[in-house]
Amino acid sequence: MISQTEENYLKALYNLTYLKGEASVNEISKRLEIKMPTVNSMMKKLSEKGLVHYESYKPLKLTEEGKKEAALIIRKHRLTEMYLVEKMGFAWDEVHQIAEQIEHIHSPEFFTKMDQLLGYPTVDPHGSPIPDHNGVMRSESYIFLDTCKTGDVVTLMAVQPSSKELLQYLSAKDLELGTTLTILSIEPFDNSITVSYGDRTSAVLSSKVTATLLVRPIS
Amino acid sequence: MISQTEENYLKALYNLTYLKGEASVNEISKRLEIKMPTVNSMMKKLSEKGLVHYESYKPLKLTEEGKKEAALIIRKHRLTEMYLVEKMGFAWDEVHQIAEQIEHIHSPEFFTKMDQLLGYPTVDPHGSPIPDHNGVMRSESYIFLDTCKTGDVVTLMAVQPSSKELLQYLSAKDLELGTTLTILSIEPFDNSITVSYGDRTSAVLSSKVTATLLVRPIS
DNA sequence: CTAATAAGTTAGATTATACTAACAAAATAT
DNA sequence: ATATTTTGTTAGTATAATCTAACTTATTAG
Repeated sequence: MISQTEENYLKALYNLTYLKGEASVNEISKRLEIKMPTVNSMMKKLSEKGLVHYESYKPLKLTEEGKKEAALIIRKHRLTEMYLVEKMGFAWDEVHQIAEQIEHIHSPEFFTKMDQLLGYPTVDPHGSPIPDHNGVMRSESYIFLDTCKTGDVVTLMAVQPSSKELLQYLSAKDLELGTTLTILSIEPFDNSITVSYGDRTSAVLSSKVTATLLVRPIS
Repeated sequence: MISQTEENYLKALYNLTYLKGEASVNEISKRLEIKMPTVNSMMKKLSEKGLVHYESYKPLKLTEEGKKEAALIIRKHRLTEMYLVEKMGFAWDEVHQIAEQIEHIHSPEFFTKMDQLLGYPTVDPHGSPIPDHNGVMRSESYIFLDTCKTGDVVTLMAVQPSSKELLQYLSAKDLELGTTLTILSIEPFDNSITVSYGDRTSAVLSSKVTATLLVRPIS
């Protein structure tokens, strides 16, 4: 049995690791607003339960089982958000807090019914994919930046595969997850892409970089 | 702040006291399947919070505030049951477990929305009244047995006012809350009522008794 | 009315989840 | 390359909610 508290840690770890495959005690601590020693001991506990790979001083990863459990919680969260908006008439900015609570309800039938009433959606209206009932996240809703066309407007969602060097490179360019990019041009010779975002009116990204950036088209 | 656990104790106490105004540690212990010492210390805690009247070795009662809090939880439970049946297509026997969980969601907007979508119901399809948003239970859905007609079929819901003697009398006749009674005849002379229920094909209840029994008509 | 039974209480232990203080390791900056 | 800062860990404490064992009070049955 996984407690509500444990579920929150799994979800946090899932979301934090989605981009780079691993996360730190410190990151979880900040996200959940829980002190590091508490996070630390919870990670050991989840490790005993086979949900997290934990080794002293090393980055945290979810096990396959942990990933599945986390994805199923996120599935419940996103289905709930969809339901609240589509069937109950809530605005998108009102539903998160409610979904944070309903995601912990234990009732497969309840969420199956929601899914059915919603017509088996695969993405929520923000474009975030809804994992299926086996916890498998369709990643098709995110595409690699090197498959986009001139004029596309996209949001940076994930980096895959990830490396410290790449993350430092992106960080130096002020490219963060969630950044919206406009594709200004694509150089046919080497497939480098010129984009604008934030304060940058023009930045060139090599194909080596664009092949690792997962983005979600806007609109 | 009232914890989910505390809410469950309040609800149990509310339901147990609904008929006779008070309940015992033992009754709560049985209903919640929690040992008596645990119930005892929780009652002290709820007493400190002003929700329960607790005195050693005396019966338990809810304070006005405790009654209101409990009624609001029951409101959330019954609205949820209604919603699950009316709007999501669940059968009545499937909704209790789900409602037991959703009743603890903290979100006035969520339940207000449900209420609105259901058209502000005042009783659930079992005939149980739904307390209003101030925790006031309309008790009109229960009537005294002495106001019924020959041929009525009713369920015994509460006893008001209650006394030890009356409860012993009812107990001796195997008359419990929830018992379904069929009214066979009414004697005009003294208003005594002959009923059948369970294994008893015929039992006579005096008007003194029938004037204290609150019942819910079936159908 | 007393003896037996049931109900209520107290004391102390246990588990889950959080914390602070203190120390250790790793990363960073000069 | 070392000093400083950040991150991670350990140890010990706190609170909520549960339990068992032992004792007390109240109720019930002869």
